[in-house]
Amino acid sequence: MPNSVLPSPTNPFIQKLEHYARLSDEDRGAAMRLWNERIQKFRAKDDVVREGEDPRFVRLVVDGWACRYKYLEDGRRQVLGLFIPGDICDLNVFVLREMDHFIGAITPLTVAQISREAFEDITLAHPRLLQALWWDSLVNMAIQREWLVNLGQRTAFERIAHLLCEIYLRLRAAGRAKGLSCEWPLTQTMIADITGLSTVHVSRTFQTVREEGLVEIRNRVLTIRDLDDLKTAALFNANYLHLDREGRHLDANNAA
Amino acid sequence: MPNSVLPSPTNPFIQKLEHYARLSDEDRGAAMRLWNERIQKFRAKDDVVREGEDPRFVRLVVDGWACRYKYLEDGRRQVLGLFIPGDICDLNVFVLREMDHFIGAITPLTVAQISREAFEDITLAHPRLLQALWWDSLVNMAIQREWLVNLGQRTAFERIAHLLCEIYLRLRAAGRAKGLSCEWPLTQTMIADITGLSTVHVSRTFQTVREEGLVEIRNRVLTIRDLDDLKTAALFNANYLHLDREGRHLDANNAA
DNA sequence: GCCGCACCTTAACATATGTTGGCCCTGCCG
DNA sequence: CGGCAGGGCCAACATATGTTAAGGTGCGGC
Repeated sequence: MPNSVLPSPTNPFIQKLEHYARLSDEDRGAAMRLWNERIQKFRAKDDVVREGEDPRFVRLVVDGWACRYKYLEDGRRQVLGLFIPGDICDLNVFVLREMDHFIGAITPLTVAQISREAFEDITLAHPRLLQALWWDSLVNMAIQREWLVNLGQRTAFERIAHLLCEIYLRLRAAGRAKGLSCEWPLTQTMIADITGLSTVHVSRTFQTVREEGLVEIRNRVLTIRDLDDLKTAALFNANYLHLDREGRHLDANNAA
Repeated sequence: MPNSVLPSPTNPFIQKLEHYARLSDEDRGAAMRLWNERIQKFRAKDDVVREGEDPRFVRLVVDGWACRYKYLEDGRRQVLGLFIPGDICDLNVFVLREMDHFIGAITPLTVAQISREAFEDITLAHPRLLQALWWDSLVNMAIQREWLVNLGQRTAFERIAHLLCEIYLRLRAAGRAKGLSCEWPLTQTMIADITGLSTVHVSRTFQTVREEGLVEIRNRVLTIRDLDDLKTAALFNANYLHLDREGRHLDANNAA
């Protein structure tokens, strides 16, 4: 994977949380302690957690992409959510006794595996950090809701445009975009499982997205031509990402 | 609405939570304090909270049905979730500054409006209750995920069968089913907005669900012929409802 | 007692998306 | 070096679902 467009030695976890709350140096230190908890590595396509397992840890994506997914009995698969670096999987999972879905690595993946105790120790001492984590958790729920709108109401074209837009903005919020470009490791099969379309139709539709000059993909790197055009095509409204702590509105257009 | 199949003077909120944790009498008392917080009433189709508003309260559905929903700019509407009596809307909403969707009444609706302070006072003193509320919150997220599978992978027929199945089981868990029957206030327009189908297709498909003898609807009351048949038709797997506190498995078939 | 509206149904037709099967590339592995 | 697997593309065809438009029913309000 070409690293040229993956800039910023800055930490995506902290970078993202700063959108949600003003963190003190202490808060950042606490966040780094979470970040550095027991590290696990996975190969692409390996499962991080499997359906039926007892979820004993909170996990934080340090590097690489992962996803939640679920099968129907007859093999149909639906991807339920994406995790990019800095994303955290379910603050409170340990309350439940059993996973009802899988979490799998999309690319080679590094995660921090945080025990309930460590998580509580760290966050109890840093309410501001905890609040940011809650905010993040609520944003993830909002993203899931937006995906419902995607599947229920948007056309294939809009779904794909919307996905491109969302991923770009999420990566950018984590400091992992460069101008209007970002990494793009998703195969069309993946996109199909995310958008509920067949791979053939994803291929067709993705082509017209490119032909309309909205985006370009080269070497697993996505480049957006004009963010506003893409948003319009996707009927994209960024409010659900809640990237606007305390009324400080991000200017979605000063990307470059 | 005919009350003949709405039995049980028991409290749906507590009844549901008992699936998640063993509550003491004190816990139940605390739950009742939530239940009796400032009561609000709405007419069918009124909005409880609107997009853009600052969410200052946790709300608990005391009676009637409500839903979360969202519009696309051009008017397409997607229902994101249903609330039935005993359901609570987002434990932590107040962390965010702005609603990104609507909550609206489907039927005449009674909700308890709980301030952040009241909520924290009550739950801090009753960790067992709080844990049950967390469980419930995670179940709601799981339901949302299952809806994603619905929209992404299931056919129209399966979607509708799945919805019937889920609603029945949720109502039953709240003590609001009688045998294989439960209230059914949803219009086909609603079902269309839930399932991402057109009303015409809902009409067609719902008919074949009935013609296959899976369910019957009369006077806004749903009756399931054979729950296992319905589950099979829907590719329904109840694990996502997590109604199995401590390994005590509900027998899904002893409904009557 | 009738009007009107919300809800459901039907039919004919339009179209977005799925399916099958084949081909071509590239990178990896033996 | 050759072959194989994963990924993407393409064309022909099949079908699930959407659209439009119309008519029916039942219920609440005047």
